[in-house]
Amino acid sequence: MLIGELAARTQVPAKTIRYYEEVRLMAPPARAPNRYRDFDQPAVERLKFIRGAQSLGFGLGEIREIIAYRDRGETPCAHVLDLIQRRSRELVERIDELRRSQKELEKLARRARRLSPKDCEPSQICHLLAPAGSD
Amino acid sequence: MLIGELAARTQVPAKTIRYYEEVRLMAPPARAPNRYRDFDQPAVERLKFIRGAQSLGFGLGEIREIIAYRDRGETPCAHVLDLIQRRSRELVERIDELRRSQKELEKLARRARRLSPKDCEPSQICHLLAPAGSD
DNA sequence: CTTGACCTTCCAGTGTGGAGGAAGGTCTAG
DNA sequence: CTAGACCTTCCTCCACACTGGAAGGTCAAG
Repeated sequence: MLIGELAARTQVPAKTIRYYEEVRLMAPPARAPNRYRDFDQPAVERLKFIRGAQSLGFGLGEIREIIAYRDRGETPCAHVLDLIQRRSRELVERIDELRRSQKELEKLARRARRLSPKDCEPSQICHLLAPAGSD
Repeated sequence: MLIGELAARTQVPAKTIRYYEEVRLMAPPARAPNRYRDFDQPAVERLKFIRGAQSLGFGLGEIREIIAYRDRGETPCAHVLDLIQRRSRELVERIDELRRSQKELEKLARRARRLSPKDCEPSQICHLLAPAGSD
């Protein structure tokens, strides 16, 4: 199938598919006599795999690693499990960080609704974002 | 004070301070006769303000907006409150997204520990990351 | 007078994941 | 035969927030 059809089937832009090939995420496909790329069904699966892994937060580099295992004929499972667990732990930390920021923002918003602009002190840029005191 | 001292006081690299000036986050400071930058106390506050706002997830563009209000002599409070609330909502969404990803990863990890590499099907790149079925 | 620690400007590159566009080849329909 | 819808390669650029390095000026100590 041509790149446009693959793009339509997977919802991945043709430009992006060529890019994945360039960065060795997708194997170079067969070429028709007119040099058009001619993709097969596994290409569809691989592309879906890439987007799926991406949506789980894996970067293209990690995805390439996983695929490389498979391409060497090894089962990537142990490696993938490791990646999964690492990313899971990273996510937990990141979520915690964001939750703290979000709480801080809510605190600021409450403070902002209580105070009026008249309380602005010229010495500060904005009291709302001044180093937070107790609230 | 020289840029190095400002850097030491605020823990912001001198290079970054020059960068902030270049992108109009920091006002161009006075210059000594030798053309060295000569910062005053408000520069310290502004720099701390920038880093503080940054740690709350504001981008440099948003921070510049806030500062611009102040520099025009207006109280940025209403605008800032709006930004705070928007970012807070964004964060809630983002956190939810990440939490879903993280749950999905945990599910995959559980599955991985139950299955053995022998279960790998050659037709897939890695069954662990295949489109998830019921678990 | 030299050394070393500062400072200056300017130009270029980092990483991530692509997007945009030019110039040109190919295929199908009418 | 021509239009237009594909496809090809190649090159450049985007946001984001810096960071590195070259080449050179300045200043205080010894």
